Amino acid sequence: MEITIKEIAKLSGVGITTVSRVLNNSGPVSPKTREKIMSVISEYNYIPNNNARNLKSTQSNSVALLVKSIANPFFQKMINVIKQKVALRGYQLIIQNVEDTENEVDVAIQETQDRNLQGIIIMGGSFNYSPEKFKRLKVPCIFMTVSAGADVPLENYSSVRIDDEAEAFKAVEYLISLGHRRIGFIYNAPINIMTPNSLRHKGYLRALQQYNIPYDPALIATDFSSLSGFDFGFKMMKQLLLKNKDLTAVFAFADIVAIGAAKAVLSSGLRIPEDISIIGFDGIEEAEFYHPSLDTISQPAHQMALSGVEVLFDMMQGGKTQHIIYESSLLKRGSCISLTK
Amino acid sequence: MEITIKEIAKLSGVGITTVSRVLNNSGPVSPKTREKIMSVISEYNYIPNNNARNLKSTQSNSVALLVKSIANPFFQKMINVIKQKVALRGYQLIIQNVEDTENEVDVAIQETQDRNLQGIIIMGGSFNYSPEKFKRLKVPCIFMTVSAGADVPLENYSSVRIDDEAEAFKAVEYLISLGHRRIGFIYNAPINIMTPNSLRHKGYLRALQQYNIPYDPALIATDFSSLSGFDFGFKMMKQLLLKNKDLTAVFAFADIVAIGAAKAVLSSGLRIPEDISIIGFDGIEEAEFYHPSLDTISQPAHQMALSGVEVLFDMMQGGKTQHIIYESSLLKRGSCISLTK
DNA sequence: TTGTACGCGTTATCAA
DNA sequence: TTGATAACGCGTACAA
Repeated sequence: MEITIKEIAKLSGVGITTVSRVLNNSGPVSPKTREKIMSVISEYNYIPNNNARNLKSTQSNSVALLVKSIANPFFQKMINVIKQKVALRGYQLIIQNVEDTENEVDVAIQETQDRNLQGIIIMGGSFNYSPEKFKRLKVPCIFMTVSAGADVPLENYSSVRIDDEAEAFKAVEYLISLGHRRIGFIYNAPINIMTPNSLRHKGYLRALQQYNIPYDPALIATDFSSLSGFDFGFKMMKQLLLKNKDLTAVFAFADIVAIGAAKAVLSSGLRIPEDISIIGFDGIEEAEFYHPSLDTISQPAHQMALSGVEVLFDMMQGGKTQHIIYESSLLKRGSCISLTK
Repeated sequence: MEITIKEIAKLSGVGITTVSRVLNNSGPVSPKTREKIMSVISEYNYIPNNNARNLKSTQSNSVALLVKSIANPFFQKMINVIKQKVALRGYQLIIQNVEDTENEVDVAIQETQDRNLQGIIIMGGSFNYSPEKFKRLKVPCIFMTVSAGADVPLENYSSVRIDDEAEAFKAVEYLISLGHRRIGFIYNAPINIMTPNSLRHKGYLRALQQYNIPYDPALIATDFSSLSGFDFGFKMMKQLLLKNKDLTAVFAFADIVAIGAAKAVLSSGLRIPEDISIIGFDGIEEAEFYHPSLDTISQPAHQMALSGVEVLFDMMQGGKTQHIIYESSLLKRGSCISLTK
């Protein structure tokens, strides 16, 4: 067992309270005693026990960021900004990955209790959460990239995201405007759960419909797993190329996947964009530094992160919940070509 | 304040002890009482308070993985394996990012106290830790990708890594064997601290020396920040190209950086490998899916992760510390060309 | 300016 | 099979 505050007190020849005051800068302590105590603390390498601290439920200045799949490069962009901004406000940010099998809100509730959190940011996930659970979450909570779904009242949380359906529509519309008609779509989404990815699927379908392009299942590549890496994009693209000799363009639901797809195209000896046009989604660096740089629907990650922090702290000071939807920008970098000129 | 075990006990008409037994499956409880208690627990959404639990320092089956820069794709490869293997052994894995400004061992000590950890894996960082701190770390600890440095006795910790110096040597030797003489090197490392990156630098220098190639500072691109992204590789490569008209090959200290460098080459209208050969380090997917796929020194991430977990659990069962150094493999994917044929 | 004593929610010991 | 009760380490009224 480690050394405790009690022993530090004894060794310093003072009471527990005084040591506690020194540790927390609460209450007055004479410079001499403070110095004495500090020296004993560092001599014995005393470290306060956080469990005992939290048990007394003193308000700790911490905010948690719960991320579903923290490895996602797009999330990383936002995380970096959030980190800075939260620190600037004098709060500690606890970043924690949430496993696929875990429920974000459950984790939030547990962590709130354990660490006396003042606020929670949830990044990623799907659009369906149970309203009952929200009732048990006693601190302000903001969702990034998704909403909590139709069942949860908007007054119970905030959200910052984009309109995935509309943005996907925009991507496909762009390809159509370039004269493409045989447009492949690579995506992946769990069945029956609304996620950003399933919305992007809808956007693809609506664009086809609106421009009277017949829907062809052979143009859709998916496998109902939850893969979304380079590998996945590569395999799906190989499939599409095999099945559709007349394919001229592909929309991938994420940049990572678009890169895998691009590799499949290039390694087949085809060219981008001369033979196949490719557009991705998210706006991560990987796509920019690919060669050729890939067109994409770029989410305003920086702006979204800023707003997220702002709204959360506003809520923490008693402000109302907000639901912000940003617009993405279509970045044309040359991986899509016009068929009509 | 949330509902407590005391209230659950009262509501169930039993004592606290009995509730505790149900929660932890410790000690005997009649099926009827158990059922009753369970129903009360779920009705009131009772969640045990971890702080109070840990305060009693019951052995919790958890192991922590502390990562310096968790976004690193190479680390992600290992993390995924570690996650699985630790779970397989019935332990909970707590993954936590360590900020640049934090000391891994400090975090380890604090977390051990807070969460009753049984073991610690530290990933990334540098080669210099203070021996005194290790004395205060009371649980088995293993370093991955680095050692704790010369000052810490080998009996105090384990490590799994590669010989960065020798592997970097191998990369440069390969380029030399292909006939290259004007070989650029892109890297970044804090001054005066031994890190895997600074060792790679040494490997580069030794290879030149051994093959009697004059050292030319103009061939080194670095900026003494701690950048290591696409951007960094891009900028450094631009510099190299500008300063060295006769450059034929480049060794980048990380694949990410190699990709940035590749982009600089390709976007300058030069070809890989015809005009410039490029080789990276790490063996991440990003380099494989780049076009052209980039040659690299590939670390056996999977194997390293497996060994890491194995050694840690061995230590936890009283086994001795181990220091394993793996060999990397040189992956030739076509981004380096021979000048001699 | 300093110290004493209580309680936070839980587990472990021991007696019933 | 159960239940009191003493810790665990700390913060904080309250008293000095």
